[in-house]
Amino acid sequence: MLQELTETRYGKHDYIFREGDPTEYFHIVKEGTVKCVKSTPDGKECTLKMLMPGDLFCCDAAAFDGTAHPGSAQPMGDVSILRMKKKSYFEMLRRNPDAAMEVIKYLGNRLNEAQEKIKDLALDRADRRLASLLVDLATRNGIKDPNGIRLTIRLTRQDMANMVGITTETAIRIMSRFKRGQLVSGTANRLLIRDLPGLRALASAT
Amino acid sequence: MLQELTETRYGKHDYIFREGDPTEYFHIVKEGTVKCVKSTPDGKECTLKMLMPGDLFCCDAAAFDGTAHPGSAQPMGDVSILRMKKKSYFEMLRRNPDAAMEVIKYLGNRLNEAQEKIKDLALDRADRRLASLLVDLATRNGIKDPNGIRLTIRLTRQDMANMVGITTETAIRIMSRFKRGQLVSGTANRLLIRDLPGLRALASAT
DNA sequence: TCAGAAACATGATATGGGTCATGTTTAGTC
DNA sequence: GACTAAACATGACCCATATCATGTTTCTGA
Repeated sequence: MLQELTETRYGKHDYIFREGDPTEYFHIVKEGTVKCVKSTPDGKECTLKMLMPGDLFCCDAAAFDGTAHPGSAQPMGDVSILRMKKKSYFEMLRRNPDAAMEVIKYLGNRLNEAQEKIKDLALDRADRRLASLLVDLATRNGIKDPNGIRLTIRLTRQDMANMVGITTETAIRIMSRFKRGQLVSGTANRLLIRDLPGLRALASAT
Repeated sequence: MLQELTETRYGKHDYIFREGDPTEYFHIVKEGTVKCVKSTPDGKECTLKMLMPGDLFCCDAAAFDGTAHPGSAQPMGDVSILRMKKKSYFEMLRRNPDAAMEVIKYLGNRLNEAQEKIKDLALDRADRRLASLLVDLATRNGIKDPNGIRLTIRLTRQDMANMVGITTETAIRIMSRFKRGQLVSGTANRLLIRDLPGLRALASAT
């Protein structure tokens, strides 16, 4: 079974697959960060999810009927991806109920996350959404640093904008505000969360 | 196995479960329409999904670890719901790989839908989102009528607003515009889609 | 290391949609 | 059939965010 997994490496400017491509493989992130992106014909993009090592992206159910990928997957830097032919994956799941249960749990969690995001987009203001993104990243991919928490992934204001459904300019403006308020500092390569509680408060203010 | 399914009926003003309730059961819609709702402390609501007969709402992965329901489920009218203790459901899936595969597919589709909605909320304008909601409902729950397509579920402007992430007033205004443009007519109890292609065009204009 | 490209920054202006207010119509219900 | 509440309607006003424009700083790669 395991020999049916092949490993592939991708660099920053590659696509792992593009929106519209046929779905032949089932994927797992082995190393690095991958973003799931959807875009409109006129070039606007929205980032659905950052996938970290261990994440599956059978992501899209598309993998399970004949349909095309509903979004594209691109590396945020150098990444290593494991993949398996859809068919083998199917068989593996059918033979292995525990694995199937794991996938069900995983998909359920992903669905939950997505629904939470829907709620935020529908009901929350931009600065709250951004604050809550930063809190999230800090707690999940942050490392302690003398002045706060350093984010381990490189994240430009544009990336943030795409993740919370605002324009790059707005993201920059809000980040400038956060910076003035001593909540954060630095830019993409060295983004520092200086006041996590402060951000958290902002994220969940009534 | 089937004897572990119990049927319950609910009326318009009941809750099947509320946000925060413990997740003891796995549910299926047998008859009627159920809406999945999330809300903010200050009373704003957003409708994640209309569940129709056959839909599962194990909806939330929550059902699978000990967590509480991340949203509430309320009937849109009289409904009949089948439910099963989580534990039995688990066992059933573990014993029945085909059922597990079905659930995986179902969850995958739900995730896809959710992600599509995220994209729309992030990148689309209110009138397009509303138009596309109407197209969707018309094609899925519409019946032919001399002057167009009649929607089978009762849907107020407020319901629509909650479904596409706008306020009731805005929904009313946009619907008035659609009405003036001969795209739709009628209100909640007798909502008529008069020009499906027109709406469709509006929904996917560049 | 130096040039070109990203990324960040900020102002001016426009606008979609929210908010509040008030009124009319429609639909349940006793 | 009348009464009450829900649903629909519309105006006035405001504000958050988009858009466009221009400039500076910081990377990055040949």
